[in-house]
Amino acid sequence: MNLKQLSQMLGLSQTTVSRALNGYPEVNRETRERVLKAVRETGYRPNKAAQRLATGKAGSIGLVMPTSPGNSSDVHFSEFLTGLGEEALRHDFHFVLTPADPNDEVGALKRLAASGNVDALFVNYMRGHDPRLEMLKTLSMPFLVHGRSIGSEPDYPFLDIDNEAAFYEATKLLLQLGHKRFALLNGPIYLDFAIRRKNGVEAALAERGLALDEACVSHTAMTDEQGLLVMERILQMEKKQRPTAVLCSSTVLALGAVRAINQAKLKLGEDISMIAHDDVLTLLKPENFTVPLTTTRSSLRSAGVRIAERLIGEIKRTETFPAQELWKAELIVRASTGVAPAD
Amino acid sequence: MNLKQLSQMLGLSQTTVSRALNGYPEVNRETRERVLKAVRETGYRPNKAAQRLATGKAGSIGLVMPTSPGNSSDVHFSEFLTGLGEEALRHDFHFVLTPADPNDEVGALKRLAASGNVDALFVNYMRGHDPRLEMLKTLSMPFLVHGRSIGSEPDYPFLDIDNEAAFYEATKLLLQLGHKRFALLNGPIYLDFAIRRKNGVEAALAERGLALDEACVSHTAMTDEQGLLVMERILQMEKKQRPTAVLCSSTVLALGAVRAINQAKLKLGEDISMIAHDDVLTLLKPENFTVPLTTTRSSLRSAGVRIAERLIGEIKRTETFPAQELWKAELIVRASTGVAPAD
DNA sequence: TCCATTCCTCAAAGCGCTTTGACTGCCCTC
DNA sequence: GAGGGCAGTCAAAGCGCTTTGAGGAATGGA
Repeated sequence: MNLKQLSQMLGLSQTTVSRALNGYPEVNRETRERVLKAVRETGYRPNKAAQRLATGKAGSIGLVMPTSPGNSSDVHFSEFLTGLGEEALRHDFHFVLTPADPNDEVGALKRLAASGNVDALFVNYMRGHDPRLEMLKTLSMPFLVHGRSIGSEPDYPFLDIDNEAAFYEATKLLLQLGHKRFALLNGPIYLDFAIRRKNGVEAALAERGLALDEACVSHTAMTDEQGLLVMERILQMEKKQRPTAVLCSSTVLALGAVRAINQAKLKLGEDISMIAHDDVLTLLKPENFTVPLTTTRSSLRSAGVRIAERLIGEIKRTETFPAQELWKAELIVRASTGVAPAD
Repeated sequence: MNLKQLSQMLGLSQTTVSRALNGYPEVNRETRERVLKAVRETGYRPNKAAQRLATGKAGSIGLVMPTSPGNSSDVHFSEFLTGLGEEALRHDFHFVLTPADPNDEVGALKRLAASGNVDALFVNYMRGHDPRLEMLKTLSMPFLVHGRSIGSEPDYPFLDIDNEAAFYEATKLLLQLGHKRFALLNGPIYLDFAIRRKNGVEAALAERGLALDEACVSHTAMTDEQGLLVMERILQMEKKQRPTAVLCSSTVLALGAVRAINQAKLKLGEDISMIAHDDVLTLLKPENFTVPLTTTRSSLRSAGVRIAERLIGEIKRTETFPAQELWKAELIVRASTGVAPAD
């Protein structure tokens, strides 16, 4: 069933039917109702490809889906996607997901934009001086960045959390509790958030004249497996030098790290304190850990909702948003942080 | 840059350029190379919407993305999506994701099909007597089901794992180890796989004249939280009646259940044995549990790859596949299963 | 020399929609 | 009764591509 058939059925022109459907004012109320009724009865749906061709708008947002084999950011990605989806549903938008070779994300993005399949682009997992930014700026298509790219001129629209402040505050709390030796289980060093979180930790330490021991810093994929391995390695250090405070970039890393701590028969919150960043994953709640985890919290899902909201608003040109948003993470104290043990 | 401009630039007709691009034989080799070179230089990409309109093919697969608030199947969903993406990438396909109100999945599917945005549909999280099946059959569009729908005529193309056999085998192993009282931490009862798994357990028990105590069966969302809660409840039973063997429908449930067991100071593999179904989630490996978990294993990601392969093959009409595939899960024995404790 | 054949190229139609600009009644005003 | 304004409708063009059916040039055989 297409417009032509529908309009013939109704004895109207395609123009009138189209206008009736799209809410133009110059259509008689009676006529409009007649059209709407017919649509309901026939189940007619406008062909999106044709609509897209005619209007240049497709009602869709383009995502490049990271697909490195073994890429395990997927819990975080999917949590975020859920948020995006929630909002998109309200506006009858959908997503076009292009899986991309991780070495060719710029290319994938370009192809997606040129395909005419999407109205706006979205990127995340930002790196330092991310090459995608330059490319996005040359495109005349709305885009939004989740995160930021350190080393690039901050002249692009983004939504990010204040990673530096979050880890600064977390470190400061641990310092106040008397901790002097710190470990940081971080995400891959090329990722912007990892760089900023490390900066935050170092800034807080520097205020006390302390420095982060590089031997106690890891940059790995954010899996529980890596968390376990790294923590095991760190726990093998001599007790006098071993960190008493651990910062984790994700509750997933923390999951593994806690297991290592348990296996070493150490007590979380007594022998070792831990603060993890909590993306509010449905799967993994810090309050459900055997020893509930102190966290810096910021919901990835809410970020998804907000990003969809902004992107869709921009496509519809209904609203103007502040181009750049920086969310504060909350520091939530639970049992995994305690006074530093006496040496 | 569009076809018209490109062909003018080259002094050729649109037809010739289009043919050169799409590999038609009647184009002079020289001409074709000239065209290809120009494409490379200008970065020309055919407009997908136009292509779609002209050919009726879009190079995309439609997914309905489950988005119930608090839906926590997302780890599993995302693992699967990764597999789909991996294969789609090889064929330059993409996905159109429509977020759907969980009460209107049929509607969302219908809209997606009618939108002309997709060449094939895919559905999962099948329920008993799933209403989506009837709808899909009326559509003249290839589709593939992940899972099956008990209670519906099995005359549709699907890929499923043999859930019943997997849980039958797992139960049998536990029976051989002397266990007599079983618990089952299952997914939502309306889901097909949950029904079949329960059937599998009951079939094995029935062979020994045993029955599953309904008080020891749970049907919950597959989160670690639920796993914890249910297991805590079960462990409060009087010791004489308390199950010594636990089957979990997911390693995620097992994660919570194990925590409950630890908190109760019970030893996994000694006081209580456990077998979980392992979807091979990147996040959660059963071998990394403090006591490595015995599992029935079947990779969700591989299923994704295979499904994309079949769907794309069908769209391109290059290959015909067996319409229905049933994969066997492997039973992998680790330390979480041991001889039943003496009463 | 002419025609048949092969190889390459082209103009034009069509996919299903939106949108422009024109048209038809009709009512109102002067 | 002529002219203007308005509400409602329409035919046709255009979005960027593929594909059909036809045409032109070169080659070879009769």
